[in-house]
Amino acid sequence: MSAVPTGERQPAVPEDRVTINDVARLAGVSRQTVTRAMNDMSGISAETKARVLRAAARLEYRPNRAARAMVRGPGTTLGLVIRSLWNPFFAEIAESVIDAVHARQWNLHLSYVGSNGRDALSVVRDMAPEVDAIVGYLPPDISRELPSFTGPLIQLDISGTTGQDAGFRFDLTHDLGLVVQRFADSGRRGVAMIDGSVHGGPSVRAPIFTELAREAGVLDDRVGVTLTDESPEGASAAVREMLDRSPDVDGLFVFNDVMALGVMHELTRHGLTIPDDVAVIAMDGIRLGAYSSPPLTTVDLDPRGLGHAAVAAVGDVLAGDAPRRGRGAQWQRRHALLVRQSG
Amino acid sequence: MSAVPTGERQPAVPEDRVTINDVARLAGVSRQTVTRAMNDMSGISAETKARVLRAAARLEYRPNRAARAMVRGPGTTLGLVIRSLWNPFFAEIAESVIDAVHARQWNLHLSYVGSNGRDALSVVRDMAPEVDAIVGYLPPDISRELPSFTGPLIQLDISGTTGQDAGFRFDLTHDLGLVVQRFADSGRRGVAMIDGSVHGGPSVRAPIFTELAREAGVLDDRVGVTLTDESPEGASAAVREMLDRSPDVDGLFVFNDVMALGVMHELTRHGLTIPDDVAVIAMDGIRLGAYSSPPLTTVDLDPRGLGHAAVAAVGDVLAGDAPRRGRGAQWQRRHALLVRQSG
DNA sequence: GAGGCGTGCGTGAGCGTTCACGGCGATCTG
DNA sequence: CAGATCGCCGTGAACGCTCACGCACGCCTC
Repeated sequence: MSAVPTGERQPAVPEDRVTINDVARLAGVSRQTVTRAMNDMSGISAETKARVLRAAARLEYRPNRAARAMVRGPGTTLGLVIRSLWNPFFAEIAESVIDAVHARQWNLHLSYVGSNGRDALSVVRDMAPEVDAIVGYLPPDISRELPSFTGPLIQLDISGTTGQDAGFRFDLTHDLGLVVQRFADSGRRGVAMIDGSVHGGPSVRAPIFTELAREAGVLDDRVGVTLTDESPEGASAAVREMLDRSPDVDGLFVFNDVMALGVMHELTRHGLTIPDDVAVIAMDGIRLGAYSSPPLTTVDLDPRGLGHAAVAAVGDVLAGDAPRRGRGAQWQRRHALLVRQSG
Repeated sequence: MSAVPTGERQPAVPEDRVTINDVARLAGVSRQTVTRAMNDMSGISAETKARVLRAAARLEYRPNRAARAMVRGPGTTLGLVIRSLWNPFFAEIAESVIDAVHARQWNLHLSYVGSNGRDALSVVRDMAPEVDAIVGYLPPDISRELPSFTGPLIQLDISGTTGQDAGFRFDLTHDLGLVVQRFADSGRRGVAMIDGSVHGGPSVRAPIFTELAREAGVLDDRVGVTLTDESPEGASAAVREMLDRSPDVDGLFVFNDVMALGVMHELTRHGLTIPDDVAVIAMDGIRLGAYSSPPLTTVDLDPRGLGHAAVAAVGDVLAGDAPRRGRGAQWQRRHALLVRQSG
């Protein structure tokens, strides 16, 4: 018995694929001449080139990318894994990663973990054999689940974990300090938080925020943190539930911008005005936040900068200029508060 | 002199790449045994497998994707070109395309045309040699500029063009009829349009809308159509300009949802209430439209359905079940009005 | 008119991997 | 105990393309 793969395999190789030899034969030239014609190389006459291109078109010839990549060198492919694309925060990160990757002549594989019911591990497992490096929002220490993947793996947010993952660590004490300060400055005394569930559990932002808010004397201790889905729908529901429990909340810190949209929607529906009755501050800095009503006050996480930085980090690791794991591969970022009208 | 390429080339092939033979030598086995270990195949003992995997890890061996693809068959790669990702409409399309492509075990190349200053033609030119099919928002008859690309090319919106491009044609007379009807039913008499500039010029939606609106007697002829950037910023500016010219507009049809966000922002800033003073209706059906204030009335273009349909169409063409160009490769779509509070 | 040069084209080799097949001991079977 | 079977492993070939050469021919130069 011959060795067989355990899992099923690709649809096998098609019979009818047309190769460079077919084109050469039809055009009455050699392989090399076809190559010259297809790749705009010198050393070929105009007539011959035209004849070859005509033959190629007639056969619907498409050069085999794998064969070409093999001899030319494989290039670099980056894998990006984010949570949903419909959330503009991740979409903006994706945009900047696309830009940065294109500038380096790399390829990109994009996937997302979200409403499609796929979990991060299975997405990354599928992606790993196809890419040279991975960037994304992934569970801590995921590289332990991927022993066969030896390329660089960079987390877009490792705040809160103490592991050895490479990635970006947000200075939450600084960032959330700004938020708390803002609530205090505008005289709020009953601030609560709507948290978004990340890998099934609460976020790291919640305990840090509540501690800072309590210290500053602005926290509504009766309400505290409400945990819900990372979506406007979830946020709306959380607000309804919260308003039932405690009608006198006067400030809300929301996990992210799209959730804040759901929050403001729900507050308005209940006849509350923002920010007079309830101030709303969120985190992300999406472009559309400037056009909500009222415009959203938020921590500007600078998604475009984050994407660029991540690609640059991958480049450094690949070039051997940065360590692959551990403290030396963790970069801290601190952000500014984008003050608009909502809080 | 030997033939040389005209343009510059990839960074050439690196010297230090580690191949399957290096692993085999270190583990003291043959190529084939390394293959068996790496691909979880049968016909290998547990000890040997472990030894091989250890050797592979030590050398940081990564199988060459090109070589593998060459013998296994190349698979299918789809290219998707959209205008911006930060606009949730396109992002939602991208999500559904990712899902559909993943379900078929295809690969995806995603690129966008937008604020990065790249035009559609150059993006597609870069992409064409790397993919087997292209889906996107592209200028009419773009395939004429790509003689070397012989794969299927499917436009996500060919409304208005009369060419031979394959793609989806929106039944704008139907869809915009719904919008006009809605304005008429709510007693509007001074409706104008904020149009988004697509490939440098006005959209196809503008003339059809104005004609229908005029016929229904709801059009504000003094204002008509204001053309601007496809962005909330552009839309805000357009509203300012329009309000100067004619203060008694009572209904606004906006090119798309994100522009409508800018429009509503600006109207609110001018002290106008929506929909009492001005009704706003847009087109797209993004998820976040339900959470603006007021929630947005819009034509539901069903971005997820569109993405799935496009991938299915590519599959049909590739399988030979659908024509590649011409009338038979054009599919019509008509949509429903999603009535919320803004109009 | 012998040598040099440039243009246009073809031939062998090799990229790294997997597939088909074959070999060789050890175990099982009648 | 001869023959069949099974587990484990290795060897040639091939995938389609590009690169480095080399060859033939026409033209120019001295």
